Amino acid sequence: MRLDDLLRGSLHDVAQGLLGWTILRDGVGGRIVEVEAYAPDDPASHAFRGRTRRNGSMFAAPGTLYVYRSYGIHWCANVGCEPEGTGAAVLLRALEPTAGLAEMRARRGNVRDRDLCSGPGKLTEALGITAADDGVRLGIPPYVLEPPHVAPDVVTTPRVGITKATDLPWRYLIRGTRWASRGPRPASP
DNA sequence: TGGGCGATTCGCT
DNA sequence: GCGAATCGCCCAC
Repeated sequence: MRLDDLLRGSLHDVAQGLLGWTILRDGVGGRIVEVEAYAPDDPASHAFRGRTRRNGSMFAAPGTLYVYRSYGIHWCANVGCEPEGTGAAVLLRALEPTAGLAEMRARRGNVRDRDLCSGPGKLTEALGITAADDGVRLGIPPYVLEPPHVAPDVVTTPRVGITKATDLPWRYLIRGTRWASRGPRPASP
């Protein structure tokens, strides 16, 4: 599967389809194990109230990175999806670190390896993603995405940390992963 | 034009 | 388990 083909799919297909892919920024990164989908008509989405200065890159071409400041402290990274111009996006929530571990440890400070990328704010810090990456296109340097050899089993749960549309089961994880963020864990196999 | 709040994380209890 | 840190957006005044 090529990245462009994956990104051509609908929001939830892209969200689930991103699981197992390896995302690298300047060679540092890992396997995507947890994501959440945010739809255009979704009250929990930043795109719900239309385009603003902050969320402009949500409305760009599929595969565009939308990076925003969370709680004034952390950066969170989303992948823009089809249909282009609607604000549909997938939030990257956790990675299994596979490349550039030393770099990630240096950026993340004194944390256990399983906490290097186990959260949306953690993985951006580990990969060095900041506002400067907002609007950047995935799949071209410094961002490389590698597909999984085998599509992973997917577990679905409600999304984490939001106050609106909390019932929608739009969080997707690789079944059995130990690299997910806090919050509801996937059911045991 | 300003107060409240959020797709979070970490340290201390 | 709870609360602080901290900034831009949103909506009400």
